[in-house]
Amino acid sequence: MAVTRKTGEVTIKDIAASLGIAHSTVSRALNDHPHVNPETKARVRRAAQALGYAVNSGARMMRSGASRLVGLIVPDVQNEFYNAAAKIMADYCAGEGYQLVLAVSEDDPEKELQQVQALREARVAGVLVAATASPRRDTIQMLKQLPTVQFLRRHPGIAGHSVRADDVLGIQKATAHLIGLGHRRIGYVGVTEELSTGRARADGYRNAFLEARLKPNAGLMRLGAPRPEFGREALIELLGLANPPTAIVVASPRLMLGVLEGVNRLQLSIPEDLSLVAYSDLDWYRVWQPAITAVALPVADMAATAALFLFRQIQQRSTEGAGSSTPFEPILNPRGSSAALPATLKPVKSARR
Amino acid sequence: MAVTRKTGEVTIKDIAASLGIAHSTVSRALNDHPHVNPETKARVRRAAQALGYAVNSGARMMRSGASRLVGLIVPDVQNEFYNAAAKIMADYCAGEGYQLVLAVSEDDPEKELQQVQALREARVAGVLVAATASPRRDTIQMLKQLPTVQFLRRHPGIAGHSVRADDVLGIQKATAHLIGLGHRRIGYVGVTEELSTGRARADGYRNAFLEARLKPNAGLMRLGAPRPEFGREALIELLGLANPPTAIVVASPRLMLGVLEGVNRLQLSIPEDLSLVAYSDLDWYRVWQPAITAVALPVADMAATAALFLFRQIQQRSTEGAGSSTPFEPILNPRGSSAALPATLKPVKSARR
DNA sequence: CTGAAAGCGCTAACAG
DNA sequence: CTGTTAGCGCTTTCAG
Repeated sequence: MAVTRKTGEVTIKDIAASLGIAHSTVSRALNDHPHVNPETKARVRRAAQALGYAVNSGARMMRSGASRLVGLIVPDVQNEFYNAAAKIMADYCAGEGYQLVLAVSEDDPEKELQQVQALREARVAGVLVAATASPRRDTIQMLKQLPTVQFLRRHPGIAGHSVRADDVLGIQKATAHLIGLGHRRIGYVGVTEELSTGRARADGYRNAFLEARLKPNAGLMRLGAPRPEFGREALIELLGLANPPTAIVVASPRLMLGVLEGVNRLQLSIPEDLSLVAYSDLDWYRVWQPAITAVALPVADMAATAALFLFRQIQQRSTEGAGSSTPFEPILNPRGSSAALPATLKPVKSARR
Repeated sequence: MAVTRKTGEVTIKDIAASLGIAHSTVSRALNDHPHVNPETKARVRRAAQALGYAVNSGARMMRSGASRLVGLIVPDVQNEFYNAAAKIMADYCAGEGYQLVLAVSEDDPEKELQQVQALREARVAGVLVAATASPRRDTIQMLKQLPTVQFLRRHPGIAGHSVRADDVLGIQKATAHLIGLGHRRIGYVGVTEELSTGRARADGYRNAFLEARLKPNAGLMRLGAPRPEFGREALIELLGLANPPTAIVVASPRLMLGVLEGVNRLQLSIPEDLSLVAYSDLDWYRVWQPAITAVALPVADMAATAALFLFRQIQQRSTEGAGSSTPFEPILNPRGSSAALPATLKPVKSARR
């Protein structure tokens, strides 16, 4: 029954024609404009429904400036943190009548630039981004022009609000937990300090030692790309040391996967041979045997907050955020993978905390 | 330096004005139209770059009918299968100059309808969808009007191509593997038969028995929503039977998570007390102890194929696909969680396959 | 309360 | 090879 024009799509003109009224009236009715006869509104709605009408958001956009799209730029959708965040954000957007446009940067600044460019072309209303370590100048420049909220990672060059976890505190908790269990030779496998998260987490590791009046051992730290392979190699390297660590803090889920591969490869038994603490708590950590001690990030809260701030910025049509909010506090969930250091193995003097 | 108009955005007219040429020439130059002086093209490109121009894809869309957007509708981004697929698809889209619009249905037909509606309003060029069990009439109707490729799940009402795994074969392999190891009382924890995948998988389970000239035991099957809670309860129920299974096939990752929770709750030791085979192979199955036997779906191939078919449909401007392609063959990866049934426990006569 | 008309930025005929 | 012109579907004055 639909009146088809060249494009085959139903337009407000079709509705107008079928009702014998002006298309501008249809537009007003559909947008719930106050000065329209309620009865007319109802008739228009019915006709729209019957004809299978859907607004052409492109055309609408041309008038009103921005689309009902929000860009989400993440390094990796497979990372549980990001996909959990994506879920919440998608939900939130749907609630506000927006759609999420997914852009995966793979931590490659070139891809990131292309993605931002594409989002700009799509005239997204705003962007949620966990940026790469060194975004291109142009990337930063473009993001400046858009309502932008950074989450998890924070790049100082990018304006706008940022929502993050207190990574320093989080890793500090993880490390202090191990120190409290008597460990002194504690390894650290984390992501490169080029990333804000990597830097903060490494600081957290060092802080924990300083707070306990101990000296962090830089020789037990391994920093690299957040990929399982690096985690595996780092673990094997650390355990191959003349004086290997008795516990390890693993600062990212992808690294943890590699570390566990290494654990199996070396046939280590956890926590007897080695205590482990993970950063960012995953579903399956609970069912590993022994269950894995982990520091949980409040993903849901963080994602919701990021979305909230973005919509606030969008509504105010401002491109500047209020700076960064109080960082979210990570929570330590002690489980079976971390245990007190057996006295026999204790390698250094036992300074209790 | 950018010439700003009402919207503050640079348009091709600005570029044209700055160069003293017609805006249509700029358009042609930017679109690499053949009949344009190479030198003019270069000048236009330079000017566009200098002014920070980005096409307004909404405006472009109005002329050319569809946007450079592709919708991706999944029930759950947290499911490893879907996020792996999303990654590949996003990649593929970026390669073709498209952006993925993420829509999460949460297996709720209402949400699905809203998402499809939103995608239609955004005039996406096509849709990749893993549909809910009973999509609304309107949902199906709308998808019919769009280039659509279904993946993983297949709903017969939705036209277009479908890319799926051979779920019957996959679960059959999993079950046959256990039968081959001497198990006879084999439990099955799977998703509801309302879903195409659920139906096929349950069939695979039954087929394996029939092929081995054994009788499947419906009393050992538990079907429900793909959520961990259901998996946990199903396991506990099955193990509470007077004559409990000695092995279990778990037909979805989310269910597997719950099953493993149950395993820990009941303090079962795997594979001594119970053999397990999972469906859909996850990274962390390899590092579980013992490593989990799983049937791997070729996600990457499936996702790439789905994207490929969609772009083919988009290019042909057709809304009909070539029907469903040969289903992808799942591969069994035997690992430590499945072992031969100890003779002492063997409950039935040992018919070897 | 409703209609007529303008114009958003772009592409594509049609003329040169 | 380039300019002129029309018009995509919509919102938004400006008149009634």
